[in-house]
Amino acid sequence: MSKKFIKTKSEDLSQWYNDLVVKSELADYAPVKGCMIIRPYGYAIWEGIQSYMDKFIKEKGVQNAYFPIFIPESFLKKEKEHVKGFAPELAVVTIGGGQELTEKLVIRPTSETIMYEMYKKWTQSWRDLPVLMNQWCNVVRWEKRTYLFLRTSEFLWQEGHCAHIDDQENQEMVSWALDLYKKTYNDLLAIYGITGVKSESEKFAGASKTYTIETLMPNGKALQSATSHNLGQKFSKSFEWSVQDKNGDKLYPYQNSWGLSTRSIGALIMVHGDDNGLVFPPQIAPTQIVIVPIPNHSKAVKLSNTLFDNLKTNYRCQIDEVEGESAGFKFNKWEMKGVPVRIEIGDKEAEIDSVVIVRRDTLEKQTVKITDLNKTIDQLLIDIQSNLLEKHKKFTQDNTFSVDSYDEFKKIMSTTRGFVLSHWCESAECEAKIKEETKAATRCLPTNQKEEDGVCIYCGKKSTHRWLFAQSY
RNA sequence: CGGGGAUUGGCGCAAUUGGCUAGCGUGCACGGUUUGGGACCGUGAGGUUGCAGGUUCGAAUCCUGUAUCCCCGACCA
Repeated sequence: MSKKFIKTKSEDLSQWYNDLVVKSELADYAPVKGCMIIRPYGYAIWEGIQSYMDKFIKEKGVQNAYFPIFIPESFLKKEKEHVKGFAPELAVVTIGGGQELTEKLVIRPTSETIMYEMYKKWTQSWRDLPVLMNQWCNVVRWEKRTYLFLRTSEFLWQEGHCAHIDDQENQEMVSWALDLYKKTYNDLLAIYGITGVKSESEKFAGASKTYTIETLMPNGKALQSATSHNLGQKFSKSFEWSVQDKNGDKLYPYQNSWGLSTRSIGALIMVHGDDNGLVFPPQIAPTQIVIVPIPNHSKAVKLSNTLFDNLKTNYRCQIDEVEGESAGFKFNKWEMKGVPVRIEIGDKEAEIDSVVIVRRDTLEKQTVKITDLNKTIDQLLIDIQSNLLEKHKKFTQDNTFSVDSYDEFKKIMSTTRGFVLSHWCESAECEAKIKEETKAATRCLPTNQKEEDGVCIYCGKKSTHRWLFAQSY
């Protein structure tokens, strides 16, 4: 670990981010282009996200399963828009066991096609619906420009794939997944986001509707943070997948798919981190509390171990007894690692049955009696969690602008950036022109965005809603 | 994929016009003194200069190819 960072967060966000990810040991570059290694500290974050979400997924009756990483090329071609959307970023296996394959195998960029082929085999009757399945896996998308966590050639995610008897039930599932994502971002990661529906040109290849949660990064760019797709009957019809309904007629199942990836870890780092390093919300922090006994303070060491035994039963707690590091060095180390609460104990404190507690988000210190320790920590963890969410919510709101003039729109996108709410006539032409001229595109039509008469910011035609625009990652 | 920059002990960098045994900081190991916001002294280990060719008496330095990373675009979720 070298001293401080080369660049501060405000000076150069990209440099700061890359530096921090590597130095804090969350991840490292792999010897393969565009790929990364998620190191134990980073993987612990992913495991936290998994266990949080998996509980809700199972409660909903969705079961985990696993499908192959290889997809026969012909499967992908069955849904026209789907293959068109993914073709440019596929990795394809052409040789197996030294022999040219008769049919090329695509390394999954997403698993709709291979899963639905199997669903087709497993269902004959309306009684076999719904099919509720999810898988935690890796996918590969050959991105031209990659970025640690936020866009890598290979990434980890969960993909839920369900099929229903009618559109109402289907849409209910789509909304449920979007809610799950919102909850995960808000409650677990302390990140505020805007949910809504994607425009026609921005939706998932093969979906009839795509719902998204968009979060705002410190540089004013939006990050598409998770998506939930209503696939309608597009895939079931393309795959000729039907079951018999109650009347014995053909019923093409209504389908949905939804995913959240390791990209969320990138958002976590960017949103909360500061010039001293990572800042993790207590709910997701792999270590919530670190105890640092001041080296060579004998009473402090004893007390520290007593407290550690007590705290580790209720919290993810760690004690730092590494020899040869000064107290100051340890303080800086744990700040960089983003541990929410640090307990410093020297003989001075031990003598009066107290400890010093430092919260990572504000770096405030307080001296606390040991008898009040548990109570104080409970409250502190809650406070840090909500403070981080509030801070990001405020940042997002402070950088969301209602804009009615295209000049102002352009000005914002060329300076501070951020979220812009503007009227749009919903024509693909205007959307494309706006993107070309400002680099900003529609992110979504926010949920519950009120109907409001207005005119398209580009062409002046009638518009009924303000859409959310932003430049994106 | 287009434009620009980079690649030298683990990490960050230096090495004049092509010229001596490729240096420095940090980290690492060992010993000692330290330890309340990134301690200090001493000793030591660690390099076929990204890779493959070429030019030359001589290449980290010049040429060709190639790989990877970063930045800006196009693409994309």
